[in-house]
Amino acid sequence: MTNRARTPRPRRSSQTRAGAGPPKRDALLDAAAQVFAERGFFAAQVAEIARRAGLAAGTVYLYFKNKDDLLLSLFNRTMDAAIADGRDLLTSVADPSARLRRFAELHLGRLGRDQHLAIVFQVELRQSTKFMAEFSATRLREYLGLIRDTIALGQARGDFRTDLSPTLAAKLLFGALDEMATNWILSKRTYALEADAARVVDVFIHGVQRQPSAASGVIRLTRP
Amino acid sequence: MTNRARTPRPRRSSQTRAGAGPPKRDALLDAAAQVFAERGFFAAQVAEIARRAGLAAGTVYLYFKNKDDLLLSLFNRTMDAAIADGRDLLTSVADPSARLRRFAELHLGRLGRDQHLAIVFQVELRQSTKFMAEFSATRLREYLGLIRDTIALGQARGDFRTDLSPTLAAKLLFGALDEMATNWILSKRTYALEADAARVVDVFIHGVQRQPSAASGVIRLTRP
Amino acid sequence: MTNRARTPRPRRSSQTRAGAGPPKRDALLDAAAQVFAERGFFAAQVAEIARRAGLAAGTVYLYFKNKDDLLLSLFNRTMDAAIADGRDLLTSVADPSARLRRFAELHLGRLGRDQHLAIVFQVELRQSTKFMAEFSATRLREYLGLIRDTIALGQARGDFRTDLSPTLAAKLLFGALDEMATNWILSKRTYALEADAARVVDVFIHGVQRQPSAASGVIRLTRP
Amino acid sequence: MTNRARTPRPRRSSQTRAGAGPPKRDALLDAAAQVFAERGFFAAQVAEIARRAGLAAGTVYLYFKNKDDLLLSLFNRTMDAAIADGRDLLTSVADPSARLRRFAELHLGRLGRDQHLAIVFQVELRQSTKFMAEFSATRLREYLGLIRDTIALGQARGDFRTDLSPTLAAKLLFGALDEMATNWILSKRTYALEADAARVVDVFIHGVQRQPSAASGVIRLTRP
DNA sequence: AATGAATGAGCCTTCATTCAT
DNA sequence: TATGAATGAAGGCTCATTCAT
Repeated sequence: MTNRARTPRPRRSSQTRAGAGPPKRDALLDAAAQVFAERGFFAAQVAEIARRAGLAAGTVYLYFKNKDDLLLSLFNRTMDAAIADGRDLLTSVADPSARLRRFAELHLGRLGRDQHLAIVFQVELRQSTKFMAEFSATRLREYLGLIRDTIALGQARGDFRTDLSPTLAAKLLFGALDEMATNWILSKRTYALEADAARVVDVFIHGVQRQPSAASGVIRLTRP
Repeated sequence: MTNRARTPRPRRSSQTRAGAGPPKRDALLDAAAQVFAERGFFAAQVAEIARRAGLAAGTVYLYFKNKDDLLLSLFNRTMDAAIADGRDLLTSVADPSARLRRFAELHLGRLGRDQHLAIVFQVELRQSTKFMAEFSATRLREYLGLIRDTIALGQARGDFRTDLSPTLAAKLLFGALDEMATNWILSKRTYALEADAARVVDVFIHGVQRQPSAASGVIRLTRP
Repeated sequence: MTNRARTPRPRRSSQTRAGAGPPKRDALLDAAAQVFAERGFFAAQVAEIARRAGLAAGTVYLYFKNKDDLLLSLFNRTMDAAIADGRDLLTSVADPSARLRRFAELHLGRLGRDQHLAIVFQVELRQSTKFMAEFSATRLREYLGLIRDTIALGQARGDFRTDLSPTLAAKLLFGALDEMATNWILSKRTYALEADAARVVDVFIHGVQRQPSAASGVIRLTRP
Repeated sequence: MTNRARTPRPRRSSQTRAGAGPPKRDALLDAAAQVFAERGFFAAQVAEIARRAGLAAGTVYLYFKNKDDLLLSLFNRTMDAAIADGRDLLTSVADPSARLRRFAELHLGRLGRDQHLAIVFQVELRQSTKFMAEFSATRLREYLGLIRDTIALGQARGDFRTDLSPTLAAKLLFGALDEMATNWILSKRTYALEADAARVVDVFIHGVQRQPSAASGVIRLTRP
């Protein structure tokens, strides 16, 4: 699915940041993240990206259809990894609340660790409705789906209120995390973004929790 | 603060959409919203905006410093109105929860009513860190301040948990509402955006509410 | 019909070379003829054409759609004049043979007088089947039509053989003249091109003449 | 003269279209004719030509100096064959008129049989003065020389008028045939090109014939 | 205040050609 | 011989902005 021009798709072993494709392709994506973050997508020059990757300008077009495709592919490479990480939680963390907390930590941790990537995701990727529609239609939907399913699981288990659409709740959580990331970038990144995860999820869990009264406590005790 | 070149600032009576300044200036801003929404900020041509306002290209520069200023001024005109509306709530709605609910309704209602404006706010305004830094530094900070103060009031009154930073809680609510707006745009606006307000605020209020004591539990029990 | 972008079509008074349109448009076409002839269409740079016309590069695009349109418009401007000249002959020269002779003189005279134009017409205009199809479909067909009609007139008057299609004969004459022009260019223009006109038409007339025997001579005598 | 890089010139046995050189070289020329005709010389990609010949892009440069050389070599290969065919007529057809007729048939027959070749010769080869000068200086001069000599022979034998330069007459005939070929291409090749040969030569012979004496008149009368 | 013709900086992309294998 | 990944030069075109009227 990751858009790739002319180069045969390599067998993908793990979804770590720079190990997902041919080395030159990955080097170009890394360089693109840097330059997009520093100059902005429009001001970024393809030739500059190539130079930072140690390649000639024309080489970019052996791996990517055009400049847009560079941004799109950066999104895809990152989302592939994020979704893979998210899927891992499905099996490794059974409790819905704990899973959401971990999900949020991974989300903000990923962005907080790579400031270039964070800028690209929080700013540059929102260039146009065209881009956004493309993004949200595929990978982002899948990513949100992981949150939604966890919420639905919490509802099924009786942990979460059932008078809420899991889709709406998922968007709500995502939107809150997204805002934390954007604010962090605009604050010049003077604090640890990942720490926001716990705070946000805490409010969210409270908000979606089933009657946290004594009565509800009893109910939960009956269901480990 | 609204950036205006050469034109004297009119005494602002009401903050309705097109009645805030000289008629040609407002016509240009209205046209800009349309064209930015339809084509995107970069693809939008200044000459096209002028044409839709029934003016010549050069005339734009009698009212605005440059193309950026057009977007910036559109933001400011809208935020002036939004902040004024928000301030009204400070006196008209005393209960923090009710005020937040009303705030959210106004927020999503405003965007849901004007799709061009919604696209400009949810997409075009996020083009660059430059824009975003400029926005969040002024009007947006003020706007978030209204939410933050209401939350702080709720904490002071004992309605809301005090183990949360009001600033963080305000961003969380704003982020959640923002995501609703963005999703609505990408969904091609097939449903009423404003209806999301109640749902989001409901979760939020639950989330920030003071530890459900027995009393509150009782109250809630009486209200299924 | 002459393709013109954005600029209102001026009332056309005469069809002389550089007086057919707005002065800047004509200056650009004159400059284009020079540069196309000197460098060839592909190697010619739009900026160089603009510079020679004393204008900025962008100005070209106020008068022409693109680089192709520059070549196309040069063709059209010249053909407009050539066709107008040809039409004048319809009334000013009654005798078919004499008219063909005059037509050929005008044709080669026009090219022989303007070497840049000659190169553009004999070489640059033959760039591609796309161009050629476009040319021959419109103005060139009209131009050939003038020759064809004169030949048909000669046939009707009994001067020319009637066992020949006037269309084929017209193409034959045009092809012969065309070859003279091309050869002249490749010879570095060391002789007077116009002088070839009489020689070519002489052979052509002999070739299409009705029985040039005594008998046919009698016939012609009966028709002044 | 055929420009060949690194490949030893093979002893040329016959001049048929694809049997003149090393098989891969010929395959590349055949592919070049196709691609040049379909896309035009400039739009044609060397890699596409190689692909159609079943070879890699780099291999083209083992057989040809550059892209120009591909076009030039195509011209030379074809002209070698055409000149060889023309030379055969010198011995096989003694009568100048008959020889010219046969020459024209071969000329148009060759183009009429291979539409790709026709487009290359009538359109792509006329791209630039550089190409044209190169062509007309060598093979084309030789080809025209065959016509010119035949006309001179006719003059010497008393068949043709002697008040005409054989060179001019040769160009005239060539130009007329050339125009037939070009028209045929632009007409989308809906009729048999070769049939034009007889018609054109008929007019030409009439045109260059010695003053129709009584005798020739008689001869003609006997041959309607 | 308004016009709109003119300006000119700026860059993505193509593709012929090379060369290490 | 043959390959094909890599190179890198080169320019058409757009459009925000200016300014003479």
